[in-house]
Amino acid sequence: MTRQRELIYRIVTAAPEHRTAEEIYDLAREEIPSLARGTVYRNLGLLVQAGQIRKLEMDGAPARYDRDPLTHPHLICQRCGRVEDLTMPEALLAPLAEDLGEPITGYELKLYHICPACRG
Amino acid sequence: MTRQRELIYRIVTAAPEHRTAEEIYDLAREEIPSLARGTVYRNLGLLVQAGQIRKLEMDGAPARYDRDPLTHPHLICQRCGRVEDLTMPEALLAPLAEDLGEPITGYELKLYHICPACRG
DNA sequence: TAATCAATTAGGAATCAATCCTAAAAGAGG
DNA sequence: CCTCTTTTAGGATTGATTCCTAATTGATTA
Repeated sequence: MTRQRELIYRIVTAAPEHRTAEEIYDLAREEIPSLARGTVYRNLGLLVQAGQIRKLEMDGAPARYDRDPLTHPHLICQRCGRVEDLTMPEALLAPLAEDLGEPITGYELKLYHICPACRG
Repeated sequence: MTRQRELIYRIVTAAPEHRTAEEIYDLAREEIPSLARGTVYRNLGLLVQAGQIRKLEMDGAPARYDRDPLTHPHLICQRCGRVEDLTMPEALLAPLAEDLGEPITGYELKLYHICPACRG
């Protein structure tokens, strides 16, 4: 485990923020100024593959990273892009999956709103 | 309404397929060979804005376009990317939105599976 | 039908997040 | 400290999408 990967992991998991790779890159360079962008992307990918964090694709905006690797819905501000985690009663989704008669390998539920800060 | 936009609209709405801009571009050029890629993107954007079709962002793959502009969940094959429309009992989602005490402006639910064709 | 003005097009350049490449540097294990 | 493997920095590249511009088309009114 290199210094770089540890730092990147720490930044993603330290706060509930769902940061973009660029934001993580900026924060990480405060500690390792020589850090390369490619290193951030590669390590984020590895951490996702290892199931330690989660990648959230963002509809026409850079992806964000979630410290919680478990599947759960997100509440997303349409204006500023801020993401909040939601806890989903699994029971809610189960009936839908059953109706399909198809094995579901995963899901992604995004709810959109305008966050209090953006409502002004 | 130009020939180009009409053609693009026709291609998206004629079939239940959820095609990418590139696929639409290829199909459209069978009828208007001089059609430019930029024209496809611009018109798709305008049709989305007009609420006539819907854009589906695809997690690390080119976006796809849905002839049904109304919000509904999608069933997506993880291997080949094929998309199927689902009909969502609105009742299922309502309780979630209520719990938030926040006005929800929209949602996006994607269910993932391996489609029969890819299962082989 | 012609004149006019706005909207749209083709074509290509530019953007931007993300990936890939390579030689150099750092971890891990003995 | 030696060797071998992994990882890094830095920059080039990719690929979907957007943007730019001059030329064309469409719609409207005369």
